[in-house]
Amino acid sequence: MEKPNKSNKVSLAEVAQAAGVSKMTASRVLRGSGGYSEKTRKKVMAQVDLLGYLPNRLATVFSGEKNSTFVGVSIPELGNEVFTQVLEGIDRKLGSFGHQTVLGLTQHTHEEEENWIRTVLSWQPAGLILTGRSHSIRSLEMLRNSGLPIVEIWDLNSSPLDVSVGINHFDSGFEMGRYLISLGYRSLGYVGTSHDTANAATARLDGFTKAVEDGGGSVRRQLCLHDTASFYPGFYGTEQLLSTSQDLECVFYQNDSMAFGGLQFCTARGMRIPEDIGIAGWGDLPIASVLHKRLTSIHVSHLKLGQVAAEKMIGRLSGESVATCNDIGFHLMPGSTVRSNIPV
Amino acid sequence: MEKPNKSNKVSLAEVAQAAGVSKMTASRVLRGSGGYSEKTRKKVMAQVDLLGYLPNRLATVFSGEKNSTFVGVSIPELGNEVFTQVLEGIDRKLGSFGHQTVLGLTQHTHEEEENWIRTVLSWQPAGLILTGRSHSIRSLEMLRNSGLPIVEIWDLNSSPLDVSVGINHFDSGFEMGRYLISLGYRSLGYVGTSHDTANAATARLDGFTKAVEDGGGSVRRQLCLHDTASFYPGFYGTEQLLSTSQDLECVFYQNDSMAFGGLQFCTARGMRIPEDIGIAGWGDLPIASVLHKRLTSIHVSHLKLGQVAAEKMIGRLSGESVATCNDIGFHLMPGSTVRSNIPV
DNA sequence: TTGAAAGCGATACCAA
DNA sequence: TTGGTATCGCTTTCAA
Repeated sequence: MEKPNKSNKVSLAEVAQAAGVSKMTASRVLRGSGGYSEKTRKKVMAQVDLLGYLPNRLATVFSGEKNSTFVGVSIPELGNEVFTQVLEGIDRKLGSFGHQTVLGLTQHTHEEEENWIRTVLSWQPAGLILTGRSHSIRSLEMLRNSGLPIVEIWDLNSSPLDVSVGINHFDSGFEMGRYLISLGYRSLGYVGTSHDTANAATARLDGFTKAVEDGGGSVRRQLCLHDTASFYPGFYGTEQLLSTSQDLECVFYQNDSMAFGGLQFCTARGMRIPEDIGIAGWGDLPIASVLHKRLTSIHVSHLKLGQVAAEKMIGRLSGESVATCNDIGFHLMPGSTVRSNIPV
Repeated sequence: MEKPNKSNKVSLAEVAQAAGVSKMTASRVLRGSGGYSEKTRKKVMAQVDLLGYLPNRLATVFSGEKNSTFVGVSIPELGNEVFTQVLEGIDRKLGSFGHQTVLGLTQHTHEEEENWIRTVLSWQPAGLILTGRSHSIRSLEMLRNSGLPIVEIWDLNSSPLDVSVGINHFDSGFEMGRYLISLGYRSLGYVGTSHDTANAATARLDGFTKAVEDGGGSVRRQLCLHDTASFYPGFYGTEQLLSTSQDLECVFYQNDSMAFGGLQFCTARGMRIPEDIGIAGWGDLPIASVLHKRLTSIHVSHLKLGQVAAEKMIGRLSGESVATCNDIGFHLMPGSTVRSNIPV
């Protein structure tokens, strides 16, 4: 006789007993795997409804040598809108395929990422989506040993652990640098945040600096320590930058939110945009859609990036062959917060 | 003899065998539960490092009749910054107590929430944190039967399923309404988004309307269908509202992001703030920190709300007695986007 | 301090 | 179309 277990949860065995069939038959009905009569199906389903049975998927995964439907998703922070958009794209897409997101906020540190990876792996996830291409030695070891599908997103990686989805951040910074140089700017500034790990923003800055220096200009950097890349750091980062460098002609920001903060600072100080100073952002974030002047920026579809990352994960899980390197692309939005031609 | 299992994962049995002890001894060492010699501990740990053993927590939970360290967290959407702040507060706090967030984006619908609840419950979570106090009948049934700690957040619920953390949204809207009435405004507008479920924004609007009507004024509403409460809906919602009602003196928005969108629209049309029209937001979001004029708004600490929600969950899990109803509070930020006194 | 055996809830496999 | 039995990795219980 099947006995109720210690917890108050209804088990498959109880459903089966109540329906007068074996566990196996009940299991087959619940999975719709066939091999049972319509009469049996009805008996079982009636008891499922009656007892309010909810399957214990832990047991399923455990029994089957399979992995779960969880996908671990690591994101640096939620205060930076680019990442919330990516996450939304990932979770919606994963959800539509019956997968669940287990979130990990790494705060841009290898240490947090490593701890999170260790924990999430212990739950036998189906796969992992990680923001960034840089991981600690021990993380890499765990990831390789896991044998799981790993999608690294954000900064395109030509030789990823498994699959990479993103854009080339260096190139996007380079393109912005070249564009500003082409407009005659030579004395440039950069405002961003500063983190422990080499990240995509750093790659953008490197690309930007390269293009500017190639064009005979220079970049003065202002990195705000340990802050989220949002409006206020853009505001006070600009204040700090301009207090030490009065002669800057144009400032490039880590993202549009920071650029907006900078724009507000400059406006508050009575500077005209772009006559007195140029402003360029990155990401083409929602705020750009309501500004009076079109913000000069780099357009990236963050939501799509997340969706593609999730699709590649699903592809890997279904055993399809998946491209190693998936470039989402970007393009420059000229805008009107920088001057439109070389001054005479 | 312990044999390697079919998967490539290293099991506790293999570690034990390699160390020349029993599974139980290895298990005790790994849990640090005592009852073993230092020599044994070293032998076991040496093999753990050597083999790269990662515990299978599924098996732990499964064996122990316990629940996992997962906490299911449902949030309507990530496009609305108030929710990303709440989520960040929750995840950081949960993480610091060794719990993991399983994310659910419900898109403000009962149906999505119900499906997500069903799935997440099948993973034997430790508890659930749900945004909103309104759930489908079947959701309520599942939640009650689960016997799990449930923290309902956002809209304070005097008789929650289990624990409620949030603020009284009706009151916050009411306070804003009364404030604007006190400044002499009578012809008011509201711009927000529209969703299937009765939600907190609706409660704010109700409170606002009540206060305004009590004060002899009226509210003209503009609800944008199925849009995220961000900048652009604020912009075009204002356009729509003003196209049908030219005589409005002041507009209250669902949140600060939408208010900023509205502010941009009005400015673009050459209207002066607050001389020609007043603007009031809600939430005191990061963007308010960089605006030239202080935005009239309702301050709520969303991050703290999330942290408190997570703390209450931890409290429930540790068996502490937890207050049923936890009011985070709010306060009105006067700002300068509405006029400062009654016109003569 | 250590170990052997039972059992958690589901599924795979084989037998009826 | 059904059902019995072994099994997954770990912990609990009881014995040595």
